[in-house]
Amino acid sequence: MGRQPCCDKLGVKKGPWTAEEDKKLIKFILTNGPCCWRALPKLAGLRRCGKSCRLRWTNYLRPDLKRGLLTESEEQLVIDLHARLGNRWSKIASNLPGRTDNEIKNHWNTHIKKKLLKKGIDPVTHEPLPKETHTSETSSTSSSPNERSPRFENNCSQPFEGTSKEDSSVAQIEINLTVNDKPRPLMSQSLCDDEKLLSYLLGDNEPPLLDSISDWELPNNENKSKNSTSVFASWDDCATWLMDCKDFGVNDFGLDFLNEVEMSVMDNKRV
DNA sequence: AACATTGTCAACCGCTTTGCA
DNA sequence: ATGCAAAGCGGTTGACAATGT
Repeated sequence: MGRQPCCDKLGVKKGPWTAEEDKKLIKFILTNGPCCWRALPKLAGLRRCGKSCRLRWTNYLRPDLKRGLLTESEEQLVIDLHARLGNRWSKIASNLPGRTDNEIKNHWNTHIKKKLLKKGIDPVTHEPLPKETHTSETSSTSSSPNERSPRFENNCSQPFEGTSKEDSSVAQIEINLTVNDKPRPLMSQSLCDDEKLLSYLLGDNEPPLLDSISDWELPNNENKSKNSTSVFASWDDCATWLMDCKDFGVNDFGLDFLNEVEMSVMDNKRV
């Protein structure tokens, strides 16, 4: 028996997305919102698996995505969050607005891992590597999640969500941030100063940073009122614009501009 | 210039989690 | 409480680009 495949494999296209497919997906999601992934391909006229559509949207087409390499500060934040959360990329990504779990995972595997190894830090445990293993990646990078150090057994492999709130405290976090009884130098002090983030990590709150664009409710801004008429003549124009946008990165325009467009689009849709 | 090697990242696969009847 | 479907997640793969020889 086994579980049903997520989609009808017959006739389902795989591999890189074409511009035409992107356009269809963008158009559908702008009209209907990101929902019902399983039904979406049929409704949007795509010969793709719903999963594939969701991935394409969340990792590439979403208008709030930043493009390009992670900045120095983002990298530090990733390292710090990874030390606490382990390979929970989606959790890490939720604290970096405009970045996806896939992107962070890729960046970790291709850049950060190597940087840490160069510095003699085990990218899995975030502890100093034994001297003889500094030059060899195999000891640490090949380790599976099950081969984590005791530190991870105690901290990161036990999800924060599973920890009772009574047990969770800032003090506990601070203990976790020590190495060999010495406070580990915080890679991003600002992170620990951020009570909202700490609270979130402890499971008390919603993510403190940018809301998911899926809600399509970004903060108001002054510019928004400037132009309440539709920006695009048609959905095709809108989809084309979004596809152009992804090449630059929406942040090149500033999120304010995005809000204006999105609100206009949504307003237009309601009429 | 041609080939080999290495790096990057989009996309896929399969397992887990979540939500609902 | 249980079973199923859908969504989410993390590991892995493979195509392409960049770099080295």
